[in-house]
Amino acid sequence: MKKLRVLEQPCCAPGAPPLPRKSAEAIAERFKALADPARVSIVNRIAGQGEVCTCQLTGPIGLSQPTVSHHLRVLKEAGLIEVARRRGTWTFYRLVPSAMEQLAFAIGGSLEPGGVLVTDEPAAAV
Amino acid sequence: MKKLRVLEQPCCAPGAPPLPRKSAEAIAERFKALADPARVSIVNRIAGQGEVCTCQLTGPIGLSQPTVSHHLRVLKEAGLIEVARRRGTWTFYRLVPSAMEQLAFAIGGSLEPGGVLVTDEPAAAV
DNA sequence: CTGTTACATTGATAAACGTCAATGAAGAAG
DNA sequence: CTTCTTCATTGACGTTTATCAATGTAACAG
Repeated sequence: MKKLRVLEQPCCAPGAPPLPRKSAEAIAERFKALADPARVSIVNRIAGQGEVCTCQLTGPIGLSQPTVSHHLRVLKEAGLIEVARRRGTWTFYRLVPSAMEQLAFAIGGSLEPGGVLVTDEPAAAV
Repeated sequence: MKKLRVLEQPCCAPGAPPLPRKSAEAIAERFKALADPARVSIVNRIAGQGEVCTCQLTGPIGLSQPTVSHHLRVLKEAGLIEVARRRGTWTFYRLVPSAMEQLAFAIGGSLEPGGVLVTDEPAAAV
């Protein structure tokens, strides 16, 4: 069982205790990885297909190969994605689920596979 | 049950359908608002206290008043916070819960007030 | 070996961002 | 009125970021 390194509690939930500077920086670092449309798209494609190689991304996203490679690097260094496997010259990436959970957790949410829809209705009903 | 304007489904959950460019930009815009340690801290303080005025932030966060004001503006324009009330020269801000929910939802999480803690450790007291 | 494919890295350039000093705007108190 | 307080805005500065062309690396195929 791996421990969450960064967050012991949600940063942005009601009643949240003051956040140490270090934690704030760590959280911001993660969010920064998702603060670009290209990277959101990349993560989305990977999420939809499970494993994706670089050449499957340049076309749909409409960016050059070096640029895509750069974004993959950023995402990888943020711990959001990782290399799933290499076959020949292909490099396949996949998501790191626990990293996504950390992000959702940081905002005060949780990963709920059952899929509760988020609405503007009072959440208490859920 | 009102539907989310920006996100009809999580962008980063397994099996997610391809994300339109517009949606990717909208999501990235939201994440960008949290992609700075100062703003993470600000949101955290607001979350912990419910309503906070600008002068309560400059000290703990250690930034000048104009800088804090700038970050508050960014957060406000991203729809993450809003002006709760003005009393005299004070301006009190509060979170916009639905915006937080959207963010958590985008990553594939959901806001669960009951609090299923996402951690591999035995959940510490919230 | 030669050539091709997939990906990573480097270098350069333009845009965006964070920060603060200075200034402006609006209310409260005297 | 004047003065003080709180907050927002402007302007300037240095840093970071996104992007691509060019180049490098590695694994195949022949």
